[in-house]
Amino acid sequence: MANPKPAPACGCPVAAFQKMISGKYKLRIVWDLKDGPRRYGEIRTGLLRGASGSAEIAPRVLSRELKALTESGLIDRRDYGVVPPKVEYRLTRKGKSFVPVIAAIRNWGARHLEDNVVEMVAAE
Amino acid sequence: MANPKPAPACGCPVAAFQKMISGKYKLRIVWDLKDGPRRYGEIRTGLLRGASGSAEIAPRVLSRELKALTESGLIDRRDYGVVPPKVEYRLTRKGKSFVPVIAAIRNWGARHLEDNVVEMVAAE
DNA sequence: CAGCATCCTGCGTGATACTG
DNA sequence: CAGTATCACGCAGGATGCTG
Repeated sequence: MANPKPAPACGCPVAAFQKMISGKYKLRIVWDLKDGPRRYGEIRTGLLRGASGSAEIAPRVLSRELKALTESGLIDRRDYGVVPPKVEYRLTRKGKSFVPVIAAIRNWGARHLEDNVVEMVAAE
Repeated sequence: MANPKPAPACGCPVAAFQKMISGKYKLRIVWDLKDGPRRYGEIRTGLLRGASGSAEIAPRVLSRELKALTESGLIDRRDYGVVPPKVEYRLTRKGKSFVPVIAAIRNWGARHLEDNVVEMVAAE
């Protein structure tokens, strides 16, 4: 079954989009960052808040997603190089341009597939 | 968007959204269906077109995604109960309301996810 | 504090064969 | 034609422990 994959991505923007946001937290990270820069721990805490109960987020996972988002050009990593470590993540211009898309998703989702968060629509 | 309380106890529409469209073809299926009802084979063929020239789509996968979309209430399955079999899938009202969201995604993707599809924006 | 290294598991996906 | 049945595999994602 040695089948090489010469064509990684198709001409479909949707596929690229799906690949870009693949991962449990990517969309929420970008969304959380829309209000300004945040530190690693803040993002982590923010993700936990409202997540399914008390499940912790594996650092490995969060780290990977942040790295992927950085490589996608949606967010920017800023290391202050101090001790104790301080690292901030913020949206790039590209990332900011993506926020309205997430807003559209949230808006639609709040209307059509949420059973208890209708209030969120007005929230912003 | 001065949101003093951005803590919407995550019914998180985004998570639900991601779950709903999880799968390689779901978004594209809905998008393909926006022009009207299509048969199983047509959807399959349509997905192959532009699908990175990779192998065929496993019927099991497509079947599964169609079923999931149906259960999500985005599409509707219509079995004509004839021989040979004829089954059509079409967007529900909910599904139609979702099309603009995909359009937003495609639009953004075409602009920021440099592929070779800038033309597609105007095309569709 | 902000990660990285390692092991492990479930499921999404692919490939192939078969049926009503 | 429109699927279902089976087998196999890669990888996202969780859990722990360690480090600079």
